[in-house]
Amino acid sequence: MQNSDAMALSAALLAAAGDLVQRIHDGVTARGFTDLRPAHGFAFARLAPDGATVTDLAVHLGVTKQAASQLVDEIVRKGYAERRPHPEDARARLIVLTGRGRACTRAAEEAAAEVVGGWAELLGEGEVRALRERLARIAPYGPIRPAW
Amino acid sequence: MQNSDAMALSAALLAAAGDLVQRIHDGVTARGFTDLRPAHGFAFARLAPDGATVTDLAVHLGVTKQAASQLVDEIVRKGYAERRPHPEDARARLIVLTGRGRACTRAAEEAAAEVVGGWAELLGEGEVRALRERLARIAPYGPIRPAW
DNA sequence: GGAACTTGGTCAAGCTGCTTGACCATATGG
DNA sequence: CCATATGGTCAAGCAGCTTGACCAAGTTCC
Repeated sequence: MQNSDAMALSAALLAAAGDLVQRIHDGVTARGFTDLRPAHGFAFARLAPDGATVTDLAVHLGVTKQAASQLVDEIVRKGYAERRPHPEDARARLIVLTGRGRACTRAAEEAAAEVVGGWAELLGEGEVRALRERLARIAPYGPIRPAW
Repeated sequence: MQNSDAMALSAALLAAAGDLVQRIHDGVTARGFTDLRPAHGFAFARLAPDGATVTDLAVHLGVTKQAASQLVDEIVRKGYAERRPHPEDARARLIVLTGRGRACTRAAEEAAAEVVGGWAELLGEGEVRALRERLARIAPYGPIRPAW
């Protein structure tokens, strides 16, 4: 394995990831959610199942809780989420998606499915499935939000 | 192809990319280049072959030329590159890596080779090669610098 | 040749998303 | 219950980027 091969693979991986994020973001925008940035999508992914606290979100995103709190301010102000009292801890607040937030999450899933569907046409479904398995084995605990 | 499958593949791809960047950066730091961030690596990749102008670099990184110029200021100040008069255009300056800059580039290549070598142990060399080919087909013109 | 326009680069000012630091309210454990 | 830990916010500052203005050198066209 030459160093140049490693660099070629690295470049291909980063190009694919960058392209994916860009296309999903474009798809979300095209579906009418024009006031969001890709970073919000990473937050929605954590909030979607059952909501989360600001601190949970901060850990998930790899930022301080102050930064996470600001991001929550923004998506609350834009109507994608709301702060509720936490059912088990009076200090905490549970951040949950609104209907609009869930609709946006579905839009992101549709956009992702479109992109991946395009890959399936290029490579075939089996190859795409194999790609997913191999990537999952490479970085099972990789950061959700990239570090650069 | 379910939407959830597309999301799983997307998450795996982003996790792998984030993990890769983090590990390369750690490897570069461990080799003694402690005053750089991952973004600098993307610039070095463009400068390494024959140098580049500030405008070239800006296009490559997807930022304004003012931002690229600031980044060049920084790597020049830290001794990784220097500005030379452009041999064919008196308006332009050719930014070229210094010896230290080339040494850092080699360190990044070594670090990348280490990470990819780890993948080869997990998946086998053939699988890694297949991964590279498929990723290259997915996003042959993907952005060098991701958009989020 | 020279006027009009384009292109490479920098200077300056401003914004945004993040950080650190301080602080309050509630939980938790001796 | 008192001491400490934890969830959250407010405030100030910083780093990296943007827009806008400008100059020097190249290019086009008469």
